Amino acid sequence: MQDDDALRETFAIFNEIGIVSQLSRAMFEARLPEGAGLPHFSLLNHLIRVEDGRTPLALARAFQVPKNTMTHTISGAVRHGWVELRPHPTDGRSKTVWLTEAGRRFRDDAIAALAPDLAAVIDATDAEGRAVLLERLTELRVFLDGYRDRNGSAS
Amino acid sequence: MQDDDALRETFAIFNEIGIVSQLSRAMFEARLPEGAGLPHFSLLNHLIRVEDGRTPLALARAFQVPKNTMTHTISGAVRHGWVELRPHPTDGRSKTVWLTEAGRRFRDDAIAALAPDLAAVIDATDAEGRAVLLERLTELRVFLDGYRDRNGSAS
DNA sequence: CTCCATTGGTTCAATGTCGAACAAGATAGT
DNA sequence: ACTATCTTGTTCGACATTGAACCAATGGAG
Repeated sequence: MQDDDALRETFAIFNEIGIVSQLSRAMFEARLPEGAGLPHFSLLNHLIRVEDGRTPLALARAFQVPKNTMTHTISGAVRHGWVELRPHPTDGRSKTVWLTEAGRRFRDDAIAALAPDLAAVIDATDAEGRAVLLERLTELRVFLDGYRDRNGSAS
Repeated sequence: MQDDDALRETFAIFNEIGIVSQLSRAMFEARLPEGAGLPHFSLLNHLIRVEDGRTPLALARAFQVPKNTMTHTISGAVRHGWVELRPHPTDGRSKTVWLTEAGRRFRDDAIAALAPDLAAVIDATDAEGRAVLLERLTELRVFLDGYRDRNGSAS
């Protein structure tokens, strides 16, 4: 009985997460220029925050996404001129991903375009609520990530 | 400065939500039989929990999804024999969605197949954390839903 | 009754995501 | 050096999701 309630509650959590994921993605993409998706923005943002010159596989791992998905995202970013690929200096199989000037500009513009929506979310929530939400979400993400490896395949 | 931190934190929240959505979806779909996706399960589950005989549009609204997406999900469920469509009694444009016996069986089996994974999540978290997580997520979902209507289109 | 805007649903094209299979370079064991 | 295996990345096919355009039935204005 109590067990059943916990199952229902947990399922409801994943349900809400799915819906929020959908809605927030739509909200962000509505602010990005034509042809730009959230994956592209996330990629550029990561390359600025962390470092240039990563390999596609390292990026795929950072985003918890299969490597073919990263291939697809990068090829789109290349097509738009936001990043460029250069051969890996020591490993002939691999490549490295580098930001272009246009990529930096796109990312800065996108940050500015997204800020009002984020500010609206901040207005509508309280600081402590956000902190605990992020904490619980991270806990859940870490668990699921390990759980997947425990029961299944690698990236 | 503090504003900037809040922006970063909020963005991180949406980031984690996206990843958890991905991971949980993959976890669930790995337990469902070949050809069955999470949308189909959610649909059948909703039809059992709430009521049979809903129209596709009502279902689309319930899932916060455009109506063509619901068309696609329903047609898949029909193809697998889990639901059937009947004409709407009073509105010639509309249809109604009804569970079949196979649909009920599929849903019951899926619940049983998913329970161990949910139980693992329950084991790895504490009850109070789950409650507050669900609460904050719901708050966020409600806000985003209203925010979308305020700035944009209907379903 | 006749128009015509509205509503419910489908179709089409575009994009994102992912598993499986593949090609090519790197690496370890012999 | 040679071969078997592993790693990196791409290609291909499948499905989910969505906006836009479209069709058919409804229902109100005149």
